[in-house]
Amino acid sequence: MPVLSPTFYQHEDVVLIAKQLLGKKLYTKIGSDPITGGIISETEAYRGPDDKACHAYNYRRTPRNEAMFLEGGVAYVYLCYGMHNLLNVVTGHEEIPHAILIRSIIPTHGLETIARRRKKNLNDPSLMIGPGKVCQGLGITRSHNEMSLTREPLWIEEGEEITEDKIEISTRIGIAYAGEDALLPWRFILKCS
DNA sequence: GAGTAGATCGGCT
DNA sequence: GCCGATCTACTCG
Repeated sequence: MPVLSPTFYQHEDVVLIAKQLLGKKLYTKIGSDPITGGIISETEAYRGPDDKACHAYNYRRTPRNEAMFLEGGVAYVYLCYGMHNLLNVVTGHEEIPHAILIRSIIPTHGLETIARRRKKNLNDPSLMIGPGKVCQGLGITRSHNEMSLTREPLWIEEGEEITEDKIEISTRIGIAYAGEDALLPWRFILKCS
């Protein structure tokens, strides 16, 4: 499958892109390890300036979230709870801090490598369900922050067409502090699989 | 199966 | 100092 072009990420509606990312394929090639990756099956949109759940709410800019202010099509990786790397896809244009959290992946490539990184069995159903697990399984760390998503070691390819009836929509996870914005239906899940 | 504590560190009130 | 876009292991029933 061809790599997703930068124009895909530069659309201004981050919520729409979050939905469209379902079914796309995320891969990593870390060091001498085989390619690891799979199908994106859960995403959450974070809409910078006007979203209280977003690190860049009200254009708040810190060394940590600098990546969100870059042109769409790069990775924003940050440390959460002192121990987990979380991967986001930056969208929109320069200075517009939009990002999409990748919450889960259906693994299709490099299963053995993923299982080894996760210290789990090959057939463990929870191999990459959860944003911290995705990064651990694919070997993504903060060293990948601000990297392009169009080439090694970290990239996203086109996938099968996803129809509306396969998409489940709900509220976002773990952001109760965001008040009313915690109720926004900005979480997208690929059904069944 | 549900509920809880502990790990662990960067960014901010 | 406190708490977070989390995960795991361990308890209790």
